Amino acid sequence: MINITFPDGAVRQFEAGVSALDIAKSISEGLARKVLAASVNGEVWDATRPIYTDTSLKLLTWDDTDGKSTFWHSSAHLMAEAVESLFPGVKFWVGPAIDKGFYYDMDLGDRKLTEEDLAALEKKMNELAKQNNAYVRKEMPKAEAVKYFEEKGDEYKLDLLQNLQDGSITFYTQGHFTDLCRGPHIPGTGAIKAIKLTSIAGAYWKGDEKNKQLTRIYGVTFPNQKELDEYLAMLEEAKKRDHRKLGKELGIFTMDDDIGQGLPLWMPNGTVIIEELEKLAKETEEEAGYKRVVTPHIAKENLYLTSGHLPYYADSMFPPMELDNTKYYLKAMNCPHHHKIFSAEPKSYKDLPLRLAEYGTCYRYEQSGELFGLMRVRCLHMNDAHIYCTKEQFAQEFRAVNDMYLKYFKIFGIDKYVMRLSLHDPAKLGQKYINEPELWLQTEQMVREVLIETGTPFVEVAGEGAFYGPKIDVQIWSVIGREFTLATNQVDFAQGRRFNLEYTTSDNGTDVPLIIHRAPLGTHERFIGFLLEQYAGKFPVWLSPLQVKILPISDKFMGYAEEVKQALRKAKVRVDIDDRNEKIGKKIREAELSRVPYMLVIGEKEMNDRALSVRRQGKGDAGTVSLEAFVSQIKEEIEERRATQD
RNA sequence: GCCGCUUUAGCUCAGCUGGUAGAGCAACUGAUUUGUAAUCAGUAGGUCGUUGGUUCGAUUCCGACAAGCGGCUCCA
Repeated sequence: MINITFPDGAVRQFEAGVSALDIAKSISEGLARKVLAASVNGEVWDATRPIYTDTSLKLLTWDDTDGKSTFWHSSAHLMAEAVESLFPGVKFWVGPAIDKGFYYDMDLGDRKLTEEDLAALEKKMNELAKQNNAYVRKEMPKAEAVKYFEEKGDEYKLDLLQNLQDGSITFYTQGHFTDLCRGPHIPGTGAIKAIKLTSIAGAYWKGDEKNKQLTRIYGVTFPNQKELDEYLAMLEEAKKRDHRKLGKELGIFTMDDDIGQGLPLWMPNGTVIIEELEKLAKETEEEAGYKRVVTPHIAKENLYLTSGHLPYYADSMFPPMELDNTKYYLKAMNCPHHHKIFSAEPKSYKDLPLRLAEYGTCYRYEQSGELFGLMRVRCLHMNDAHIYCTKEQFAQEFRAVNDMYLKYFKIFGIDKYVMRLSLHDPAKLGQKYINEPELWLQTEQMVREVLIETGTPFVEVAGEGAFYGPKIDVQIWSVIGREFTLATNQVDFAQGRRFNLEYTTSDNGTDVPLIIHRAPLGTHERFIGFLLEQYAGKFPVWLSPLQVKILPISDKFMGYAEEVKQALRKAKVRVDIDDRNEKIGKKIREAELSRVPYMLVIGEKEMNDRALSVRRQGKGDAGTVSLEAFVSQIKEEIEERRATQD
């Protein structure tokens, strides 16, 4: 007999060789039907795998993350079985569960998959699922496994085997499909009740673009149809919040073939948002002791040779223009320009820290396939600044930058974020990273210490640093689940020396400043793209392109409406009148759809009382107030940059 | 850049197997003077992404290119 300890601390005895599924059955049939896998001493196992020793056990169901991913991994195998039955000769690479669903990479030879193939595969998967075939685990010596795949001529699985230890080779079979797999899997295919194959994509073998491109099929499955329907409905909802769709609907930005790929045109409404953001940044930076500068959009080749950017990033810069035997590049970053401002005048330690800020326009030749709405563009406006400081000042400056990030996050209601400390990869020193092994370690440690000291939550990622130093990327998630780097904060120990930046120390020596590159609001493009999705186009009043729309009941009240407009305009409120000859219902509908935060309905009563009937976007009629009260109230809301619509 | 898909009026979308296109909304004109999410009527609007080819004839079939979308790779 063995002792099984349950999550609630209860201990029960079972025969050695009992499986988690047997245990579930001993509790209730209903539970047994729901069990997908089991956590056995913290390791996820097949629910059907026999247990021979005392263990702590947690039964995993659809409600557990590990239960879900086991379910999806098994779904990937089910899909592979369907693919193999429809397209014999296919060779498989790997098929993991992902955040939402699963995929499987495969080599289909010359065959191209179409949407119809996906439908056929779904059908086949449903058939196979109904057979409720068990997922059967089998251990095998490595030599035998190698032989099996050699006979099959499967170079992909042989490649996988190379990295596996003998004795750890396991296979799983369900129905007519057998796959090299470490598992675990759900008990049987019958649990998979709702299947949706979502897309076909190319994916480089081992993620390396020099390798062959395999076919990847993405899918998602659920234990019942209802959850699939809900998931699909959620995707539809997310589409409505997509910044590309909202950006068009709300007149924020547009793209045009004649301008070029990845080069957004900011329309009047978008420009209002840009200017409000810049105003915020300028105020914030001024308070924090930054000085503003302005630099040209182009510079000579030599500047980027000095900075060290060219050898690393020439491919991502627009090709140079040649004039008078000199090459000029469009700037892809502002730092070298700022360094030149630093060195234009001699500096002493008394000048430090020097903080130079600019909303700099940069151009990056991103590969065409990478472009994505406003999130990835070729012309961008960076909330950039460079802080030149001594080593002693570093921690404090770095902390101040951190605080600025947090201040902004609060204003915009960003509560889900992760600071990602990106380090260098020692193997790539001299290629991807400046060859200064000592300085790398030293600087990384400095940054790490500040993060720990300030209690900032962070994760470390190797091999993601900038070429001149470690960086902190702020990862955020838009409400529709898209993850990206919003802002970046980098330490640079290399460029100071490359540009011969110096300052006179208090003992009349010279030293090279450390440089902090920071961009808490990222770029206008990405930030506004994010905000569009975050707010679903319903911007807080201070950011809203149009803040108030006056809706007269009929043109009899135009005189008073005009008076209201002038009063608001005088208070610096962005206001407009819907003077069309339309019924009030239609004016309200269209104002609501345009996401204007305040609608003021004006008719006979309001005119006589010098009042306004206020309607809040998305919230309906908010009652009647006097003109004076409304003006002072909205003015306050704007000045405070109030985050939420109350 | 690579793989796959898509491209018809300002927007959203119809258009069977080739015979040069249609709806709703928007726009414009007129009537209506309206009380909290669409008043009615009329008018105008498209070299069917661009460009080659097949054909008596191409929005429709084939190719190239461009842009967009979903991924991969990349992201200072």
